[in-house]
Amino acid sequence: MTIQLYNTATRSKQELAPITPGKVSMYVCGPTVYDRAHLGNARAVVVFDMLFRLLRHEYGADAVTYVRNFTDVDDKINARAAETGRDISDITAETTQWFLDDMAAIGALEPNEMPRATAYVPHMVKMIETLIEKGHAYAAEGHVLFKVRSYDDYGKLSGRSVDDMIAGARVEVAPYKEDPMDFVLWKPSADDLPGWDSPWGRGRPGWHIECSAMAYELLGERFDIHGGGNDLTFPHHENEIAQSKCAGHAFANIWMHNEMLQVEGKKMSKSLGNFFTVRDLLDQGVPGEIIRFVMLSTHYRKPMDWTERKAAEARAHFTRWRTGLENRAPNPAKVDAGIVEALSNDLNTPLAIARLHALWKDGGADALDSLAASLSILGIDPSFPWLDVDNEEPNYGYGLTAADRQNITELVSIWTSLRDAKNYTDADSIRTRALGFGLDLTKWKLSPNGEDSVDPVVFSDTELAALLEDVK
RNA sequence: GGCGAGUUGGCGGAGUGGUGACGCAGCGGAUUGCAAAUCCGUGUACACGAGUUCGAUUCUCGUACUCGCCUCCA
Repeated sequence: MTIQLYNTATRSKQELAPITPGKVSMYVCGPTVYDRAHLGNARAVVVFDMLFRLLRHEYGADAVTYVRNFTDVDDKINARAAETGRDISDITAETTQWFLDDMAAIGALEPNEMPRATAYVPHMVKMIETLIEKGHAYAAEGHVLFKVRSYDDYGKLSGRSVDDMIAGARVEVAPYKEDPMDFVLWKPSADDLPGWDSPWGRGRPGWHIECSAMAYELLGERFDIHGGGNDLTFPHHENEIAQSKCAGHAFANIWMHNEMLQVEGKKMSKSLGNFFTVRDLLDQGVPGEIIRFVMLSTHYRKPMDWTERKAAEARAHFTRWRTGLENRAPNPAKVDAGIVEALSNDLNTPLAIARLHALWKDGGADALDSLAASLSILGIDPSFPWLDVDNEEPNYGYGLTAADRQNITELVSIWTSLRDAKNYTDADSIRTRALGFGLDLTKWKLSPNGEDSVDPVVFSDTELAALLEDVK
């Protein structure tokens, strides 16, 4: 199966033809570690995790090298340290672990290499020296700047011309810059901030050079795929290309970018109050697998909207599928060919999900085995171990407390066993009484987390507790 | 202003130059103490205008609208 991937650099799909036959190398820009990963970070991680899994499936688990960095030196980190009074290394260590935990929760495999920028400063310095030697960079007032005009293809990836960008006039004009578009490779550091000795004095690297240097050290001067969110296309990736090419590297063959995430139709932002992290959702009782499945339900090159409704739909699918998938260990050999084909066509995950539904509808033993295996390659455990646990958690959006939820669950359970025992008289009297204070047990049983499961009508907690007491 | 992406049925969301993917919801039916679940059936959707074509939702051009980036946010 050949894999087709959309290459931002050529604005077209192309066949993945590994540089080293049978082996694939990919680099994806990782997080700056100063806070919890938000849902947008998660999307990029899920997208490239999906690619990683597909490549491992096609080429073999040992044939794929996936590098994703941690940026652990950055002004935002410094700022966070200053406002909290905490040590920078504490912040970065803690945040790094958070990231790994949260990404594991949404089913992301760990990359083969996860370099931290601070461990590669000497390599960055070396690369900067090379750029100066070749006339693509210059030192000025403790800074080193990349000479954008020295690279003819600057702007090619993002489709911009240097002149247009200057016309935008949003570039920082600093006295030490020869040209307003030049960007920083190295900048001086105050004594109380992280810094490294260099030929240009004590300082720290610019953001862009980190990725160029780490990709080179870990993957060599040429590799197959470079990924990231499309907000990184400019300037970050443009600058990476300029640095690496000018240092004499061929760099990445294919550039992949995922589109941005929105929440309930709007850009996720703190000011709109719809900004939340992966951990927020997990804490609200949304399992990582549901987050992942919702992410996969939109193609990675389209804007994706996170909504509670989608999460509820995903949960309903899992709940249904689980009934047919118990005791079916995923066997990689049984992954549905249609799903591999869909994924191989530029990661068409929505089409792959459609195939999951088709397998479920088929319902035969082979189809169900295939469903289990196919869910597994999508990064979802087909035994859904979290579904039961999660039903104990408060649902989101309907204002039920954990205590209410537990009481209702208990009451429903009693009511159900009466019905099972054909004791309809008592069962109906419980139902009627519950209805009397605003609680419809039949609706509750419908789907505890579904949008229509419980009327948003307020019911009486005290009467619920009293009823429960009476029937016990 | 520059660059880019997008506009598909009530909602979500694929795809294709010529028989209405798929999911959710809805509707009809089967089944079932009632209900749910399950199963079967059910829908003349492709922003607008022109062009190319025997034929366009699918290609080309234009218009409108939406969104993103151009601020070291994935």
